[in-house]
Amino acid sequence: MSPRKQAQNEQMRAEALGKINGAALKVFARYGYHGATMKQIARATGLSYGLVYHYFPSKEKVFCSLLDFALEIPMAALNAVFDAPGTAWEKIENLSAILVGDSKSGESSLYFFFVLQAMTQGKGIPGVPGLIDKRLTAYYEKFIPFLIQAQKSGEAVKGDPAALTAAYFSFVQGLALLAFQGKGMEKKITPGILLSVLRNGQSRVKA
Amino acid sequence: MSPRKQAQNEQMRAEALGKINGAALKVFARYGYHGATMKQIARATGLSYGLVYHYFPSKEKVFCSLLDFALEIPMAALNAVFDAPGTAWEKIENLSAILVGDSKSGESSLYFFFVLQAMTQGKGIPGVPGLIDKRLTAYYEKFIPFLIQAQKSGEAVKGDPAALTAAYFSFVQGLALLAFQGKGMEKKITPGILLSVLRNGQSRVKA
DNA sequence: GTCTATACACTGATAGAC
DNA sequence: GTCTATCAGTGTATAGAC
Repeated sequence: MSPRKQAQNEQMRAEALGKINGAALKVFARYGYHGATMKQIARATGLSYGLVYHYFPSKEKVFCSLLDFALEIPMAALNAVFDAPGTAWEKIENLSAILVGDSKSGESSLYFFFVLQAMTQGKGIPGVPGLIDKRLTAYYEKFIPFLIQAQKSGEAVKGDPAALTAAYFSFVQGLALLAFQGKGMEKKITPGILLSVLRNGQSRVKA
Repeated sequence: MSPRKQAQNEQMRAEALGKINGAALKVFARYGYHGATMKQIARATGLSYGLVYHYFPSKEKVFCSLLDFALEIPMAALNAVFDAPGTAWEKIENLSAILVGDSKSGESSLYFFFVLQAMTQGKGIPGVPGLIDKRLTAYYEKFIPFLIQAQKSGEAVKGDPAALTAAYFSFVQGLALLAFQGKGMEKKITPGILLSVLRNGQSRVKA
């Protein structure tokens, strides 16, 4: 095999994988794991049915591979925000802006909703609960220390940090659901609404 | 047909319907519409497979009938709370306590989660989106006037009432999802956390 | 009303030609 | 790598005995 051909093959492979993942995202997000069919996914790629199975051994693998990628997105946001300079509360403000924005906009919102599908239906699919648990725990562990810091500075509300964190991320998922309803209501949701769950109402507020 | 027999039949009918709905709730909530099978539901009732089809013409009807009932529960809470005496804000406080409680406790939380399944997967199921839209609109219409009133009294935060209402109910659904994760995190969620979305942080707070 | 057995369609996955 | 054709298994719904 010449290097030329190898490079070509790799590119084709990458293209095909990209198409499949993109199609799977749309179909799984809309119909859920059991509601989606490999036929639908194949049709959405434009490629043939059998070719999908050339790249993925099973429907389950397509789903889990995509889920792994989708769960990475909020983690990337968490890392980006919390590793940047600023106070703990400012970081939480920035995160809220990103999460609310992502839950509304085109592709990110699809990923968010796909994760929601995985969480609601995933208990019957091998590998899915484990993936979700692992990632969710990672979100929490990254988030909580900064929340505690913001509580100490008086900007975040008092209360069990773990409970507040769980509520915060649950809210984000609720907003993803709202966005998927497609009534346009999500456009009016501001980061401030999400932040209100954590904000200390008794403190002085900026003008 | 003697009245005696008729009464007996009606009771049997009611019993069977109750069993089917109860079983369907558990199975649909756990596996979603497409993930659940009529075989599972039949087994969970203890009745035979064919008998389920004696009472319901299709899987879709079982689902929609149950969904209609499930969507009634929050509406009943809304009516109970808002038709009772008290200020608008007190009513919203009471509602929050009920919703948070229901999202945690046994059977109500199953219904909440079943509705979540219907919302995530329902777009492919005839009749489901219509049912959900109708009810959700009813929730909003009942809720918004009281929120506006609470905004005027200064207890609720300023902002688009429709957006705040959408956020509020989205949060409730997020909490239902949290409860279904079964990590026990939901036990630490208080009505106050839900209320914080609507509470005016700039106003004086009770001691 | 209640059950078992079956028809029919569809889906996930594979085989094998090109 | 790409495709079509096919298999085996499963799911909804129905038929018909009791």
